[in-house]
Amino acid sequence: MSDPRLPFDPIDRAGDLWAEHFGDATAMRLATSVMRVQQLMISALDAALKPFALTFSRYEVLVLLHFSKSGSLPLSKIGERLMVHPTSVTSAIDRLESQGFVERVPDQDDRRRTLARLTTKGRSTVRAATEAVSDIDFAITGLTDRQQDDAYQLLRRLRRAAGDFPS
Amino acid sequence: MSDPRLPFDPIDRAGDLWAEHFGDATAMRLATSVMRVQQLMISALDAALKPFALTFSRYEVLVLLHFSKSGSLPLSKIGERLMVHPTSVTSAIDRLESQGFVERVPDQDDRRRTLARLTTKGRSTVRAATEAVSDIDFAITGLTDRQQDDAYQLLRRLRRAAGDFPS
DNA sequence: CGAATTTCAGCGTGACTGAGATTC
DNA sequence: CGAATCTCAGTCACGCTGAAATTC
Repeated sequence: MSDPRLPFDPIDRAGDLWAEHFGDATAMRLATSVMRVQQLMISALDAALKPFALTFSRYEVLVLLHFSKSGSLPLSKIGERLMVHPTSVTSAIDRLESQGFVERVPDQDDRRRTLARLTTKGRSTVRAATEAVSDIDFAITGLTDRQQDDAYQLLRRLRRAAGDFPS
Repeated sequence: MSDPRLPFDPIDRAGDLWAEHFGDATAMRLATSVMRVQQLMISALDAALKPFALTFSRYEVLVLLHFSKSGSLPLSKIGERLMVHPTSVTSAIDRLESQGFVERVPDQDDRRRTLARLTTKGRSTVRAATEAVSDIDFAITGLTDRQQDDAYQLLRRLRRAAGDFPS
């Protein structure tokens, strides 16, 4: 692959073909764009986080812990907030623990629970990683603040209609 | 998990916490939303395609072939258009071939190439699958056509700035 | 010769199912 | 008791790297 880029926008092109063969392409164009933008973002974010040996999903866990007063949360709460599967939380914490960024602590109040707690190393790493992520503006380019907020509001409307959160 | 949904929007909440701890959350809110919407879409689309034993990415391959005059394309062209890695195309075609939706045909004009050609079964399947996908409006809900197009244009601006296609 | 095309082996990540142990 | 929480084993999909074979 010397340069895989095409001389045209493949999504525009796909939309035209869709309209020609199947009819209205409005939803198809938006759906395809969301997929593609997500891909671009993840790859930019993962690249920015590579020096810290973090993926974006593990970085999200560290940020969530950093936000909590005590720097610790039950694994179940992490899964809820990040909307990921319980077993995925276990494996993310496994990894972060082996990297020395978090440690597992038994929960005194409810002994079914395990808390993940940010270590000192974890806390300084999440700060440095956040700088790296902020430096690339969260992989968002080409949009004014106003346009970013417009896009956010539109996607939020979509999420609400999809039942992502209560109205 | 009886009902994993929270009584608030986790992205709004994360944005507020981000603003409080790290500063401006505009880009962070948009980036997180894109990730989440992509998740919601993929899971709705995969569910709609399950009766046809297709994932969304394999469905995209069939659609692309359906759009071509001869119903066949070199694997490299498929990778270009769908913006996926060559080895991913190979494995997608492997799978589609074992399902009887496409077959591999040597390219006469350039014998380095292999063509993936839609079978009769593949062609009728892509038509039926497209109906299913259209029935759920490509997993897009809650937005007017105008809003869908607005969102598309905003994301397109972002893609252009990211170098996704030439200006 | 270098470049393009496809395939294969292997690795890392992540999402899931199903089961079990513990505790509320 | 049922329900919640966490863990483990195993499966599957997908994206990538690196290397090989073939052909242009």
